Amino acid sequence: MSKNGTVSASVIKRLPRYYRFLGELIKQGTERISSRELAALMKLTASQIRQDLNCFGGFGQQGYGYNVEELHTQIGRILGVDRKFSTILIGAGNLGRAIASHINFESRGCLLIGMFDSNPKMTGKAVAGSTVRHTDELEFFCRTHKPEVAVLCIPKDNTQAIAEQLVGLGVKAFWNFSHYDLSVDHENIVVENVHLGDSLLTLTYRVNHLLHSDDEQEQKDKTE
Amino acid sequence: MSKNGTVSASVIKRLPRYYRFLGELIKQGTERISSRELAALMKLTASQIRQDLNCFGGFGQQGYGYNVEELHTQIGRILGVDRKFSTILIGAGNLGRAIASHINFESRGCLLIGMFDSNPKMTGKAVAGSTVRHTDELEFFCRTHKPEVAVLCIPKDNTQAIAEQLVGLGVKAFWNFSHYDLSVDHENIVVENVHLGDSLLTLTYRVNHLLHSDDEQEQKDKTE
DNA sequence: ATGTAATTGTCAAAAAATTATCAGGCACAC
DNA sequence: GTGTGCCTGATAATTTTTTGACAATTACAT
Repeated sequence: MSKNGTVSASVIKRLPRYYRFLGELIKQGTERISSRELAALMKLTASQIRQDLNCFGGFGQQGYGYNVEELHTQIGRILGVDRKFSTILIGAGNLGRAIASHINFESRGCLLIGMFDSNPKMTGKAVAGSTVRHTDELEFFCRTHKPEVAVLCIPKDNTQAIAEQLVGLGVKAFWNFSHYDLSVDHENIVVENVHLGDSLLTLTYRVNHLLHSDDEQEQKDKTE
Repeated sequence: MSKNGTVSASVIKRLPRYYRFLGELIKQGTERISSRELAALMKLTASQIRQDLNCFGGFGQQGYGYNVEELHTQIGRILGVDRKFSTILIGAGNLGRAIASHINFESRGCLLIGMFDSNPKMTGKAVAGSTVRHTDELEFFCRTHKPEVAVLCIPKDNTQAIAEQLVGLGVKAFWNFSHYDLSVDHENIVVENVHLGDSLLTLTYRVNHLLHSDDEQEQKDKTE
């Protein structure tokens, strides 16, 4: 369905945002929109939107623009929201539980079918509609349910080992929240490292440099 | 201190990762490292590392490489980890509490001095060393403590209004976790939108397309 | 001391991403 | 139906980012 086998990562990264904005437009009852209007809304250029969408096909119509609902559906298909990848979450600590309850996995093509934690005190607790199992059960569970996606909310020291184990059990993709850059040697394994700390640091950088932005001549000791 | 007033966003985004890897190297007792070695470790090119670092100054030495500890310190200074921006967190739900306890704010130049929630049931609860206050106290608290950074873990409907209020109270930067693209008109306001859902969607996309990767000719109905 | 191997910082080249431009085509008014 | 204005898709131009190349410099062994 794609025009060209390879779509650049930059484009892919923008797709979810398009999808989100289009969803909002539907809620607001907007039927059609031009690339110019959408660009104004999303603070992009119309050119970029048209170019991005044309990586996947011509969804618009000259003199009309894009049908919001159709475009939303198409991007959804491209992203794979209609899929239901079986997903497990490892590490039911603060972060793991928050992710489980805060993220709507289903609307993003994933189905959370199990949560695991090595702490026996967690075992049996109900979180976001499922019950936390002990990691001892992980292997059996995977052999039975064949999850394709794993969310990792575990300390960095265990991450690599657990990931390798899960690859052995057929897991194809990792959404990794541990403070560790996971990289799996095996081919055809997808890894999405989320580094919230890095995100905060870039914020800090920007706040830091905003203050001395235009006048950047050693005006120190004033704020320290 | 910077060689050139403007450093591109691409470079800034990589700085925290350099900082992280250098911190690990220090832990492991590595004293010096060449761009080539660091590149191998981080899966980058040596050229890129040298070019990135040279945006800020020449931290290396020919024939020797970079002193790990010094480089770590320098990048830390550039990022601003020595700063202690007063930070508040709004929304002590699942996600807010997880962020508060999971992220080490101090090591990233921020100091979490208060948490707020509109739900009276949350008020008084202790999270990550501080006590959750009711949002009624927010204004008074801000006038007293002058926080510069706000972490937003609130529903998307309130986000824009709360942000505007906080800007009025002197907040300069937002780390926004609500499912909403916050953008503040005022100049000199920093916004870092974190969209975990978007991150998951790109994972879904990649898993989805990994399966039909090289052979992408309409082999449908097989997996559906 | 001297030579060799290693490594940076810088500049140039290449690649990638973004933006501008425009012909062609469609919607819509009349 | 016809004309006008709008909008897409495609292509070209521009900008940005990444990679490659190399002279200059340093460490280190002998």
